[in-house]
Amino acid sequence: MPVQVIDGAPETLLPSHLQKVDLKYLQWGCDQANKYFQGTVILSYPLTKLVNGTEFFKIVLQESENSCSKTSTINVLFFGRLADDCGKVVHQGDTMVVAGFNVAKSPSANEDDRHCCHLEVSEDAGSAVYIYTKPSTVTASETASMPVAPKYTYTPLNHLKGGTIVNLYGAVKFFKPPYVSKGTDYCSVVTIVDQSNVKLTCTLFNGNLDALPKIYKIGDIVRFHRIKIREYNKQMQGITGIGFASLTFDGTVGAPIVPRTSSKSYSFTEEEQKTIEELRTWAASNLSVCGPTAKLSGIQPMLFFDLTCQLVGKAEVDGSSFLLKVWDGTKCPHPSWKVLVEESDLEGDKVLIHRLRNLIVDILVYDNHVKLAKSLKVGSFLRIYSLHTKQASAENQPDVSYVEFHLHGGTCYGRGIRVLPENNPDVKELKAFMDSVNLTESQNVESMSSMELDGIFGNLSLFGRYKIHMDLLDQKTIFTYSSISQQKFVMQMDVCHNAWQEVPDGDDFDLILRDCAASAPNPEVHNSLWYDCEVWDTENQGQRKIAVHFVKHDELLQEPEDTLIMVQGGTLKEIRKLSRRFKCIIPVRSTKEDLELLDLSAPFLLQGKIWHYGCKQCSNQKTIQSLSSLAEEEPSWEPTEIARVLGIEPLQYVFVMKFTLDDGTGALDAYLFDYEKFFQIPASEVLTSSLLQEKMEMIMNILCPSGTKLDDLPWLECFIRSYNVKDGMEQQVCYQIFDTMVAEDVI
DNA sequence: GATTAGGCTTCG
Repeated sequence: MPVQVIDGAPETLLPSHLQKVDLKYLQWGCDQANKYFQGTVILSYPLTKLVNGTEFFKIVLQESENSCSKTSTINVLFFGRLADDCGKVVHQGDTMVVAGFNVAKSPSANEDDRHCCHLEVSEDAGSAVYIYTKPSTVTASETASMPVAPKYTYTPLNHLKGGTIVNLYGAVKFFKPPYVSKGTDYCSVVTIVDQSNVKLTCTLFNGNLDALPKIYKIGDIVRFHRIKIREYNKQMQGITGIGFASLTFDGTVGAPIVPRTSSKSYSFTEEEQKTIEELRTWAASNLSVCGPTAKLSGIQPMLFFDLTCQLVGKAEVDGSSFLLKVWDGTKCPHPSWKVLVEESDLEGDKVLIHRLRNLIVDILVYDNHVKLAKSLKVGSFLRIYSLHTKQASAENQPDVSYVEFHLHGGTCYGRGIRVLPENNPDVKELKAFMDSVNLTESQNVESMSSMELDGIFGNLSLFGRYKIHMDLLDQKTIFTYSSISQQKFVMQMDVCHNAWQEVPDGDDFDLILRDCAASAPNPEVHNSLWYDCEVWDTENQGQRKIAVHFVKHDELLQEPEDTLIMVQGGTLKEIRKLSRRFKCIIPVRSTKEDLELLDLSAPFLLQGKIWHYGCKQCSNQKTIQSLSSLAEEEPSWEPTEIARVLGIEPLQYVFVMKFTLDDGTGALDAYLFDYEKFFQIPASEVLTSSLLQEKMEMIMNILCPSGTKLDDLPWLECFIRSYNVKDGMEQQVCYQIFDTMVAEDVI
């Protein structure tokens, strides 16, 4: 029989005249009549027929481990009946001896990295084939008639030799989840270790993500078939080659042994189950498997950690960064940043994102991770490896800190993202937990702290920081400085209603004053215990009289610069003149019994150039007599104190500016509200000071020079936060510039 | 059809 299947050790039953040949001595043209070659079947191709009808079968044999030759694999071609016979009984892992072969140049040596010659085996050449199978429960007849899982030999990691193709088992000590390489494939780097305590780092490539091992955590067990071993930096390295295949198993001791693989057919024997169990047990005590995983609720002390979460939204930020909105059912104990994106750029269920807003964290992923992040499906479960949490605080509020989440570029420490399947035990646990989360509870907590943070911006729901370079784009959309004199961009804020009111025009005040002057002052109220009155007549102005009431302290008049006067019948011009001399002026009119304040459309108090207004809705005005209580004390005539005793809710001057910002990817309107800090220009004084108006004009010209193209505009670095505005039933997101310090770049 | 990466944290 030219083909013998032997159930025993190699080399038994071999004719004694045969001599073993090493691949390194194998040459084309030498006489091989009394030589035999022995190797392990590492690959076999389907039995086929040549064009002339001859049966053809090809296998790859690998020389024994003791071989020192660099190339240790050789193609063996079977022709005719031998091809048929061998093709039916040979399987991977078998040891094969071939004798009486022809040696020919291998046409594929350059491509397959194998020996430069191949062996041709046929009856015509007088060849004999001995196949040594390992002891098996499968009988010989079954072997011949039905497909049987091939036998594989697995090389312990301390027995690896360069230039070989081997099958391996190992526990995962380190891994990089598949990432997009700079070439055409996905790449995954996996370091495994076995009971020999020898490590092997494998670099695995494949154009198909699924073909790479599905490793989810350190400690997982892998089985690699047909991995190439070679030397790199004086160390053994594993690399994918033709026919590479892998299985991955959960490394938890006692967990079900279910292989993760993309292969439709793979061998798996009871013996291999045992191998996995042994490796699991070994790894449990010899491998540090507790990775730095965390829940969002416990992130504080960790700088880098692995997060298992669900993706609820995603958005492109710019070319090198991408936003992932995720949650894991727990609440991050610190305020976390919210990354600013256009709502139209955000992919995901908006209603869900809103509902989960207090549990969602924003993660920015950078560079090489962007491509993969883009491909993620909203709703999928992810494990994000080596996520970086960074504590940050606003420049002007060091006590208000928040957390930023970054997945930096590169793959150091296995940094990356992996989609977990729905049946993954960690995902199942996460889902169950998410289902049990009481959203109402977390929302209440948030709304309380949010109110505190919001202060006067009561509707602010998103708090965070985003640093962005933008151009001031369209001068027209900025409330131009020329409009300062038109009082358009300085508003008054009604604190009790959170509403804006336009500052009344000076002419309105003049009209009110003229109206009051039409009725003569009542002499009955000219003097009282706490003020003295002087009345002046006017020239050529009919009956108009001006009454000035000087408020006394301790029954004495004070210096004019410390004095509060109440004026009746004066014109705007006269009041302005008086306000230069006296500390405070309260415009009044007289009734039959007393003096009283004017309508709140007019300022209730003038202090130098600042006119103080009160809110018509919130104020609960008291009599002018209430002022006497202030006059009794050492009066400093603070506007807030005056407003308080008169029952007036004061309005506050605020700059409201709309900036159109552009960062090259798009434009955004952001508002700036400011009281005093806008380049040290007080909102309350700018209306009445031409000096401050000039200063404002200059600043605006620097920020946004007129007639300049977008490219030439200066960059502005600023913090922006979003807040919700409710207009009836409609919710709108607006953006606000805050905590921003503008400095000129020195290049 | 070769190349990719070849472990060892942070620009944002």
